[in-house]
Amino acid sequence: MFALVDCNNFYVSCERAFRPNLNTVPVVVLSNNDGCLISRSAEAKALGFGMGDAYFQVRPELEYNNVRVFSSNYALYGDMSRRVMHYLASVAPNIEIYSIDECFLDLHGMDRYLHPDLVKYATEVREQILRRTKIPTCVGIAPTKTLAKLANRIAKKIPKLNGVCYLNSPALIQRALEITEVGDIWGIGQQYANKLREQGIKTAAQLVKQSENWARKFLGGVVGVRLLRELQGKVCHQLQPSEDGTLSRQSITYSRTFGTPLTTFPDMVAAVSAFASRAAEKLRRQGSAANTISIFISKDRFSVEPPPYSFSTVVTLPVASSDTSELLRHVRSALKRLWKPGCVYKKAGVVLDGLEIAGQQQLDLFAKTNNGEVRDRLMADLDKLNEKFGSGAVTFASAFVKKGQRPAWDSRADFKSPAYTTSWEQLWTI
DNA sequence: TCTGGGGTCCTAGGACCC
DNA sequence: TCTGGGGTCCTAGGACCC
Repeated sequence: MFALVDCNNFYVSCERAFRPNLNTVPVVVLSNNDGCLISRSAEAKALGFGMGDAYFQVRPELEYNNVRVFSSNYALYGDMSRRVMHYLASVAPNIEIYSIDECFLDLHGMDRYLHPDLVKYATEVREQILRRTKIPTCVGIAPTKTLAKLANRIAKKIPKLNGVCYLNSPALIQRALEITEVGDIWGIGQQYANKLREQGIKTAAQLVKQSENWARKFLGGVVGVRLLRELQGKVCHQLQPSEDGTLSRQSITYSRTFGTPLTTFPDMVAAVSAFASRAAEKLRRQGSAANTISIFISKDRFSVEPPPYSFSTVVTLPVASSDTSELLRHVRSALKRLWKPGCVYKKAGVVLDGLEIAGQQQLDLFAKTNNGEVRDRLMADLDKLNEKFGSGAVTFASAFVKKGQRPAWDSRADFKSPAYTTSWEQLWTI
């Protein structure tokens, strides 16, 4: 058995955790750069505001309905997420942190020994999370991850279930499949949903009756076959335990839309250098080194100009590295290749790929000097200083921004809540 | 007229997820 | 004026090798 614990409207719930007066009013949280709506309270959903709506388009209606608006505050959400996950790690033998607000629990054998009544167990878990973090959740329990996802949706939808849906019999699973539309199945997106509906397949119950060859043909090969089997209750996706409560990534991206579009080369170098520095910090935090660094810069993707809007280049490093100065060298030369004078750029980013465990790289026999240790110490000190005095306290010259000044490329964030839980200066006071 | 075949590695792109 | 960001997995096809 798997359980999926999913936080309800997570970002909104994080904002509400510190402002109980928001509990009964409509609330939304915006994406980076205050671009679109990415989290909505039940009241905001009821008013018709959709996931991904452009803020500037729905702003009049938001104001008219007195909806409370927040810029996203990832320091807060990340910290709240850690608290939830930390608690979950204490109530199940293995957990998989699937995203910032979702976690799979391994309940294998649990119903036979520790918790014969899994609904009771899940209810207690929900109550504890709410009590400890003020975050409401729903729990879906089923024989496979895909069915646990489906159960979770049902727990959210049907109020009388009190936030817990346990699919513990073939009859219940069948019923669940019947009331689930294909587009709501985990792994069926817009493209496949349209294709399925064209073939007259509207519900999960209809989908589950198809053959594996059919799934192979119409749902992306082996991916589709697995999806079908999981719906039939056959486990294809094992739990991938998250050791020590953190996620180790195979690639690391840092990209941003600029608050103000950039038109000069030095501004672009400063922006992308800052992004690369942040990406390198993330890289070192998870103890990895990168084999390739990609740099991209983008024009306005909504303009009437024909594509392409985005231009990128990939640099393969001679030896995997996590050294900011090494990465920054490549940033400058890559940007020289990509930059076209006279263009207006709205976004840029850096992707670190081909990650491996730092310190395991093959020695570069042809390196002129072996100053790797000195470099490692420098990076460790840099990270410590930035942790102590705030991100960006110590930077490389190319990414330098004068204290107190907002860089030209900074994202917009006009409605940001304080870092209640991660900054002494911004502690919530009563 | 026929003009190997099978393997590996890499990359770009498509589909999905939250 | 304004329309996010960060991931995963899989497949097809090209380059290269023997």
